[in-house]
Amino acid sequence: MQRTKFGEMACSIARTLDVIGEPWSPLVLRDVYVGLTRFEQIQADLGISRKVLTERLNHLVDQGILERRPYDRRPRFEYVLTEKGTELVDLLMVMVGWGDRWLAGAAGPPVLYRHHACGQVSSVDLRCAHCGEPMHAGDVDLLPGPGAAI
Amino acid sequence: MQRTKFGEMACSIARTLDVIGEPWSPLVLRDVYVGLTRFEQIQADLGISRKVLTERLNHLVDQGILERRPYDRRPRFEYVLTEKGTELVDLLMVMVGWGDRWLAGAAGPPVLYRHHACGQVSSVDLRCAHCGEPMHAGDVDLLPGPGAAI
DNA sequence: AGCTGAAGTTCCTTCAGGGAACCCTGATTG
DNA sequence: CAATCAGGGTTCCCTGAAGGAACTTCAGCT
Repeated sequence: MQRTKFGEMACSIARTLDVIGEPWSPLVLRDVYVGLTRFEQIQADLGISRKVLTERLNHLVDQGILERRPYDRRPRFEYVLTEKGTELVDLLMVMVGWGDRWLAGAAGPPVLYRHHACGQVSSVDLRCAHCGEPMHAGDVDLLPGPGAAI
Repeated sequence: MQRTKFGEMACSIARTLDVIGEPWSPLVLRDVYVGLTRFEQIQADLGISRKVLTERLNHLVDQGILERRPYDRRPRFEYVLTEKGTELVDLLMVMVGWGDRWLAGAAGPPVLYRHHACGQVSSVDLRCAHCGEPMHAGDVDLLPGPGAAI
């Protein structure tokens, strides 16, 4: 956990970082998304310290990103994405898109995404929710919103 | 910097985290994006330790996200986004979208985005780069890519 | 009764973040 | 021309988080 708490800033980036900004959290989320839903699976896959994994899972559950549910009569639990958490996976898809483009190098991307709707291997593109045209960093003006700091 | 180096994993999420996963880095990027391009401006805006800000700026420059350029005959520098860095701002826009939806609360979003193309206050939506239909976490299958680990 | 495996918990060490003070360089001012 | 100023760091110490290994707990199995 970062020392400075980002969650209190009037900034949706800072608030989002308060939820998944800690080291390992996005990778834990990815593991759950791809079907590694149990403590031992995630720990083995990532090589993360068990102590830190416990902290991250608890935090993600507290934030409503994951749900901890028993899967056995023994005390065994799996973690599943909530709706809030599933929507956060969008963020991972954009990270993948950028990483594939700028960091994958000659070997190419490690994972491909096949889109159900068209059946093609593709990647995400950012579009305006209103008009459907591309919407990137240079395509917008910033305005103060209702929740802006005074 | 996290102890475990993510950059060597065969995962674009981990590699991207190696670039902007450290505490404060996304907020530094946001500041540069909104026009706070100088050391003192960023430090005052975020309240970040000067030591850590120095480390983050150097790292972002090393990674090709920011360019450090003099703006005076005195030793004064400003940081500007490279193309690589500008595309990373897409990630911030998606973070804002999620944070606005799930964390803004009754006060509403602190910042609004007006899209140049349509003039409307809007938000980003993830679409398939191939067919243009919505593309979210549940809309894709994952396949091993050429750069997959063996 | 003893063993096993999942899911943590505890403990110790090391290193990164916070914060304040200090330094360096080239203007600008008296 | 010396003193001051401001931006952009650097240095120092302290605290607290990450790594890692060992230990614990609980239910089922043999």
